[in-house]
Amino acid sequence: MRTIVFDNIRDLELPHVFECGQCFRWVPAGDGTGDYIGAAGSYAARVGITGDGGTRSLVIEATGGDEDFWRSYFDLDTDYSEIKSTLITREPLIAAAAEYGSGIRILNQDLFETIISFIISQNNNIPRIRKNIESICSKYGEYIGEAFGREWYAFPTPEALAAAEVSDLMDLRLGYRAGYIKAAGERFCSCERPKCREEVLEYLGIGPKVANCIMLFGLRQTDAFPIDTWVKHIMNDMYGFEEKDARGMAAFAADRFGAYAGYAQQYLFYYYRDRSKN
DNA sequence: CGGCAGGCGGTTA
DNA sequence: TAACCGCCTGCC
Repeated sequence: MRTIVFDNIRDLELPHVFECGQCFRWVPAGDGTGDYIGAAGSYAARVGITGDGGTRSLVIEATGGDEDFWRSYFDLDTDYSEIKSTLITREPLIAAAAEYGSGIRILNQDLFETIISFIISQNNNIPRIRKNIESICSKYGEYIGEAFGREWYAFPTPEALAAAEVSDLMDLRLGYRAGYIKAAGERFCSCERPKCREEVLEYLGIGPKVANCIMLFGLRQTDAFPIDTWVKHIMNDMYGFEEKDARGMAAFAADRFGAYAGYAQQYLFYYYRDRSKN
């Protein structure tokens, strides 16, 4: 176990980061501290924010991963103030959303973990996605150890999922995605890592929406603009697009948000979905 | 019970 | 190439 501290933290709020829909393995520590516990790849961690306004620090207690790993994971070298001000200048209607989710950061997640997680996410809901991912981790992931009051498993390797039996995956309640998951493990083992959207789309069970999530969360292509049912509602609500007009929405995002479209999507998604909960 | 949840693959016209 | 349908599952 190690403790890593990053000082002078700005534009980072843990609930925004972990509940904007980009990741599925982090949950509130549940002890009133505001900390979160979770896993990234092969490491489990507890993370918290200390200090106030001017001197906030990100404190990470982790089973592994060096300072560079966690700096990259939390995207600490990116200037989100600049991103938000640029987006608001180019599209004033996004200001409320960028303010509401002002502490969102796009995590630098492992590519294979992102592929599997977003294959699971299709036609699915978040509680079940989380449950499915924990299931495959505890069955196919390497045991990490006990920490923060529970046991942890690494995200499964491509080899482990390639070797899985589809019937066993079905037993984990993965439904029709079971075959996609095994096939993705096989493909990731036997081919070069996918580098572009076209190559990501070659995976069975990955269509336009999931591919854009993988581009954004797994390959750091910040111009990717995933259009899910929520974004369709948002784009209809804000700009009057027909909900089936995903092409029009994508063109609008590319034109208006450009290289920052992925950030815009996260602000909008978090703002609308969170508000609709009440 | 039908509808839906951060879609996709396959078929049809 | 657009429109439609079925799909594992769990929850409402």
